[in-house]
Amino acid sequence: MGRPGGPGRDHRGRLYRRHDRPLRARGASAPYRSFRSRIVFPMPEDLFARARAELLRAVTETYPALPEAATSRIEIAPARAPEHGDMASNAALSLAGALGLKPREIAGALAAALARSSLFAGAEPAGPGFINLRLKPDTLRGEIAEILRAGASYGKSERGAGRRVNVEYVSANPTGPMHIGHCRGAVVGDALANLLAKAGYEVTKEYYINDAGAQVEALAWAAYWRYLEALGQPVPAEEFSAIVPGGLQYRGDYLIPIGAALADRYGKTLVGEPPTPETIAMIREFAVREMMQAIREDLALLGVVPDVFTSERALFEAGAVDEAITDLREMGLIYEGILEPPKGKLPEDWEPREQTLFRAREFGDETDRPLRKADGTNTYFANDIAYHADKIRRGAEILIDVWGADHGGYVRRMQAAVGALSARRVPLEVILCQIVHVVRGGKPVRMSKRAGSYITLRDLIEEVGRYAVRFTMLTRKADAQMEFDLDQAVAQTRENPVFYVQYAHARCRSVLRAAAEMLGAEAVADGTLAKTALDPLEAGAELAVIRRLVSFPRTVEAAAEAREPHRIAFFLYDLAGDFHILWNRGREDSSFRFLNMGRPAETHARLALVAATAVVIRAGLNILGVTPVEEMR
RNA sequence: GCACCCGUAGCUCAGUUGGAUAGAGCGUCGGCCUCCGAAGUCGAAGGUCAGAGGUUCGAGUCCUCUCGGGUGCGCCA
Repeated sequence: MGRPGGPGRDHRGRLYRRHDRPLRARGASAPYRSFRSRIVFPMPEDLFARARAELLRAVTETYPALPEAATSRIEIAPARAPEHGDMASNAALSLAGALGLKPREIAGALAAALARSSLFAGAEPAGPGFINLRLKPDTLRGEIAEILRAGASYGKSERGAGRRVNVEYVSANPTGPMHIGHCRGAVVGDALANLLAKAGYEVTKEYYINDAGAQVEALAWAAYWRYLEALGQPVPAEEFSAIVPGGLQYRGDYLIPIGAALADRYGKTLVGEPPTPETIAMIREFAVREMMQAIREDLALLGVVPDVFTSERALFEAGAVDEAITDLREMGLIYEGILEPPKGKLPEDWEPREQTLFRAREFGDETDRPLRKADGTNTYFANDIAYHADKIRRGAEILIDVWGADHGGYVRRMQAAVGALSARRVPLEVILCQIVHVVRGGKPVRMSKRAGSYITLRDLIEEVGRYAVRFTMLTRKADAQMEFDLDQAVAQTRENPVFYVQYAHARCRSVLRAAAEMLGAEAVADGTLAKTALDPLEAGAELAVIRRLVSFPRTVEAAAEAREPHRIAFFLYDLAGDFHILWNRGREDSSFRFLNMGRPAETHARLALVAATAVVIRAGLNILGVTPVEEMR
């Protein structure tokens, strides 16, 4: 426990470190002021982008009069089946309408035009009008050198063009330890932020501290209750509950140390019957600081380190809520009125009431939304409007919020508010994370050692490890419910994707270690292998790995655009599978082994492939926030 | 009652954002270790993509409706 701090300031000087800056200066946008933000690094173009450019050249040569819009739907993608070559394009199918020709005919003409290509060894019309493309072997193999030269930056894209994205995630209430429900959002948000950064966006990772509502008052009372207990004057929970506005809530053991710390520091000076509002306010600040510290530590265990923490209370006290509402009022979007009652069965105590309302309907919501409660204080929505206004003011061009699925009903109104605040210029995208059911041996797990009713994040990490938690949480789409199987997360078999991917990386490193023993470290360095001749690589299993490797950059771009980090996890699982197949080929037939001292040229080429595989696995795991292992033992 | 999310093999889930013959793992059955890590790998069986319409060259994917599961629905956050 730290030293006592003044109001609004963390006792370690970190909690509210940055919230005030954006409020003060309009153009400062501190979190975004990065010298790198608009610099475009020269980067070798992705193989698929080069292939598409080549294809478009053939299209414009063959059909010079085509309007630009007609070519925009032309795509080039990895072939689905080996007999389709390396890549396939829908060019002829998508141009058929504009040209008024049969797809097969167009495909034939384009295939003929591509015969002179420097990239392709073959182009054939197929099926209803696809063009199947076979790369020159050197084109494909040459990418291994690109991967080895690029190293960790392989797959980096300029798709985001430095656009400023604010990703807000976790934002767990500072009223208790992080539990399993927060975990998925934390992992998904963090991986998404990494993914967007990889795709060329300028990303801020943000945490919103809900330290202003009734729940932190309840926290203060609960801490006071534990304080009395620590003083040796315990009050039975039911008895104490009677004097607490709204009743005693947070009864978990985690507040015991906070009560003890208060007793330690203040002796009996805080005791009152009842305690004064000032005392409760002071305890509230103390408890929130401690809870946030605990949350930061839990997040750190998970490897999550937000760039910015913004305090709801600090925003409110700085007048941001009034300011935002005034802005909306000036736009004519605020009025006093009475809402239609909800359809169907009414809440028992429903009665018509005049309220301060925001015209959310003008921005796509189904009804207008209240900003003030009956007692005149702000609704949570009003505070959230101010918070999102703050993010916009700080320079965010895209807002992404990662929420739990129970907030699904809140999406429309928040999008409406952001639309209003930004004159429809800033999109708010909301990723809803569905619930996670933890199971062990096929049976649901509920109890926690610490919190009484939840599985805490700490419990989960202690049981299966940070990396298994992160990777496993990313093996499902965020918007689908998932089961988290504790047995599977630690299993050392293929059914555990984390293990399977790590094992592939460890095997790569194992081969490279063995090679270093025989050939010297210099010979197996990435830089050396990048220069080696690659033409001995021609086996199907080898080419399959290379095809997978070269699809990494486009996978990164597609995943980033779809805001779906789980695609990276699946990519890695597939890549690991391709590599394990190749490995096993060497077990069945020793001529496929990576190391064969009698054939140095072959060995060097294969080592380059192994090294490139390790590079891409590392780059992918890096996005997911998982550290690759050198060996499994 | 309304809104949002989901429905794919016995189970848990992918499906490259509308492309060709819908794929993995687990489970079941049967193969592969003198050799870089068998913690791996190969094969078999398993499907009316909940159902019905629609959009178009083409639908698991988009639209409408129905059924089923989940989450919400002024004065909680």
